[in-house]
Amino acid sequence: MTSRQERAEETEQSLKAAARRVFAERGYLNTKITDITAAAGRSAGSFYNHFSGKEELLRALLTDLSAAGDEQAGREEHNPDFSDPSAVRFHIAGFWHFAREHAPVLRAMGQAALVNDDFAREMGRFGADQRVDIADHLDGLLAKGLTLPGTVDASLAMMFYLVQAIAAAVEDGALEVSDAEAVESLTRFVYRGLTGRDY
Amino acid sequence: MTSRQERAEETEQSLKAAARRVFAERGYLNTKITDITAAAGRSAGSFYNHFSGKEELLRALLTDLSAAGDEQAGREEHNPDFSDPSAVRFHIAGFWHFAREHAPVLRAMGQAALVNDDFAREMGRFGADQRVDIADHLDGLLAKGLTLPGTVDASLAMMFYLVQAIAAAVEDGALEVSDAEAVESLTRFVYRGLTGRDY
DNA sequence: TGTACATCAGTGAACGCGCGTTCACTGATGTAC
DNA sequence: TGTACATCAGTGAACGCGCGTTCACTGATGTAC
Repeated sequence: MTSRQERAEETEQSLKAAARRVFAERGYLNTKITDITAAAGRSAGSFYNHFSGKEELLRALLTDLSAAGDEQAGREEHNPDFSDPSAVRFHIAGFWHFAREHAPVLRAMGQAALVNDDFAREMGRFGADQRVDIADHLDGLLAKGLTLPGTVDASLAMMFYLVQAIAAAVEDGALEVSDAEAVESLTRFVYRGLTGRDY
Repeated sequence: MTSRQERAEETEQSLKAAARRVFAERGYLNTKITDITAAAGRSAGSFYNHFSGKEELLRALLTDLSAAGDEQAGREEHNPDFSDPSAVRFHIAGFWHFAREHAPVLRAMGQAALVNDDFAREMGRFGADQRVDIADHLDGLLAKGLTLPGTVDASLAMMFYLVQAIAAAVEDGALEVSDAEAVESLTRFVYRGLTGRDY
């Protein structure tokens, strides 16, 4: 004997989980509402008891994602001194595993952004937010007299877009490397690139 | 008095030019056949005298692109010694200007790849082809006793995906840098990243 | 505790919108004689 | 060179498919008394 509320909640979670699976398989844009409801074992009509459409469902997934991201970011004290390679590695590993773990939703957001300006803006903000948190780490390098490869903005962008692009390439099979190898290679590349030093 | 052939050819070129413009404005996926025909000043039906659909039109644009790419690649002898920063700069600048110049078609291909496996494969091959041409330049660094940040494959991938991602970011306004500044920053970052040296 | 009614989550067939695609038609170019 | 017919590029209204969305219905949970 389940209450109505429980039943509804269960269906909503089923739909979200099914959406993540189906988005991962065939991509957000190729997914029909009925693909999601079928994967969740519900009827087409039921969907609209929970979401006004595919976009609102994606927004719900993004809210979950932000929560996970905030949790990860505030998890522990980390070393902000990028002249130490292990500090660079720590940040890259964190970002890497986040990207890999949440690849389906991140990919879906990217696809939605192509078709919908709101999502494009939201994605832009998402990336910018991540970068501001790290900007002071690069200021620290300047303070130590090291020369960045470009402005702080450009250097940050290179670091983030690089990791993101490699994660995406691995995710869709265009590049074959283990997670550990990817983190090591990226760390060395980025550390050298940002500092001009080697280790 | 224009011949039929001339008339048809002119219409076909108009459609392709219009497609490039409209793809750049609102993206491949958001573009309707009638958007293209309207921009070209032709009727909807006329489109099908020339292309079986939007995908075939894109294929035609890609053929033009490949021609341009081959032309650029074989244009002149270049310095393959990546221990020389100017050789790295030369390659990055070439790739950068190609990406910027053909951004509409490249972006369209990327969008089509999300929705169509054939395009995804074609894009994968396109990237792989570009990379093999440079692979021996990295072998050259190894031969000089320098250590790459990862395997040749991974190092190549980092270099290419980085430039591509930054070009895309600049293209859609997420990052503001001049072309010259972008090439300089990328060159320094990549040179350092690949060689472990600075200049 | 029992009965009668209200409410709600879920169902799935049907509806209708948007857009790709077709097709009968037009007017101009090409061909045959 | 002229005439009659054939062919073709282009037109745009109409058609129809695919899919999102609705809605009358069902059966189960909640509420009132």
